[in-house]
Amino acid sequence: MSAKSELTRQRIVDAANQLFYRKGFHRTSFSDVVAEADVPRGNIYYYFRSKEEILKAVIRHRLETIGTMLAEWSKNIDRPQRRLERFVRIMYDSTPALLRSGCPMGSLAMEFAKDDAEMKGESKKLFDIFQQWLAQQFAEMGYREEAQELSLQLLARGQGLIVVSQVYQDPGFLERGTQELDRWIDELARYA
Amino acid sequence: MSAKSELTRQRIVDAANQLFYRKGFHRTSFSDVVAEADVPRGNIYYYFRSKEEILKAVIRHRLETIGTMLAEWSKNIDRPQRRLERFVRIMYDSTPALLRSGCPMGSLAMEFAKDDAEMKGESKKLFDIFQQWLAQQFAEMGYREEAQELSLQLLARGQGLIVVSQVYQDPGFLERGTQELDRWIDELARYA
DNA sequence: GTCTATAATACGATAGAC
DNA sequence: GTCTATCGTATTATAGAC
Repeated sequence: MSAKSELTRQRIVDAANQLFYRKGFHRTSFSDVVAEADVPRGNIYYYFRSKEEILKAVIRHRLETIGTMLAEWSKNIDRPQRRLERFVRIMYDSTPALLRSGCPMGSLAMEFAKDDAEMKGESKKLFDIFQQWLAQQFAEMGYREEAQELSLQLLARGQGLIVVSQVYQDPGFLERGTQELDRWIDELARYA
Repeated sequence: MSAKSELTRQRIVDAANQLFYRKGFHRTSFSDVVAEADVPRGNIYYYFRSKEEILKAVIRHRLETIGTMLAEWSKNIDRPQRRLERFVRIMYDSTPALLRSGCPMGSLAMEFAKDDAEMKGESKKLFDIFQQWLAQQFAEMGYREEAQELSLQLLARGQGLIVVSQVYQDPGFLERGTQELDRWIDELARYA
């Protein structure tokens, strides 16, 4: 595989990544992807065998990005409470994108949750990587047995905030919700 | 419009209602609908001008059903706290459907939230009817100014529970989540 | 009014020239 | 390896027979 080849492949993945988020997987056509990536029409099949293969590459790409981000947080933020608050803050910081296109992993999961078994498993990986990292933080905080449950609760609260904020196009609700999550984390840290 | 005509129309709406929930709007084709409703192929266009018109009819139908249900709850359940708990219980009672196909209004809203402005407004109506009814209960409980916010919070918590329960196919998480919501409502009732 | 046959289009995917 | 031309299919939608 040549260097140019690798670059083109990356351009396709980047374009698909954006489009799948903004428009959803099913509403994004090959024409959309090749136009955005500036790649000739049928050329995509040299790099990917099918649309689903592109999605798998997009998910791998997102997992790498998220993994790097979480590792960086683990390394540079010393207390688990602050790490959890960092997670909450990324929701607040992403307000415009969340109001426009929803949660990148939540909306993808919803799109495949209905019936597609294989892709349901793929999109679940995005939840898993956050779930495990969050559980790790709660465990370090002292909640050894409850860590998994608390992690799922935090994810659920975040998902709910994003959905309602998006439906009502209300950035204030998202802001107040994340503040409430910080208070919840603070209480958990206090009584650990 | 004849009586038979009206019946056929209703069969189409019922079939589409189920399919849009189970498979999603975009993944449901006319072929699916006419097969389920047992109506001849192109005949649908006598009743509806487009697929979107069918969706609007489906939403109207759901709004009527929900409206009737909420009115019944308002009439037969005397305390606002019990009414809110009734709302929470319908989530728990719907566990199998929610794990399979997600929230009927949440998943529909997500499907259109990405770009379709008109349909986004339509699906928002499903949130509105619950939101207003829930706010009414919180207001009767004594939370006059906070009623709207509490109503949105309850909706958000419910949406989050459903998304995470579905992704992890975990009925236990949904059950514990609804129990926690009951406790939350109970506290609010106590300190009202 | 009811239904069949079919148009028109957009899509994912392929074949084969260079 | 890269790209163009095109296929087959599924979809929404219509035209027109009865």
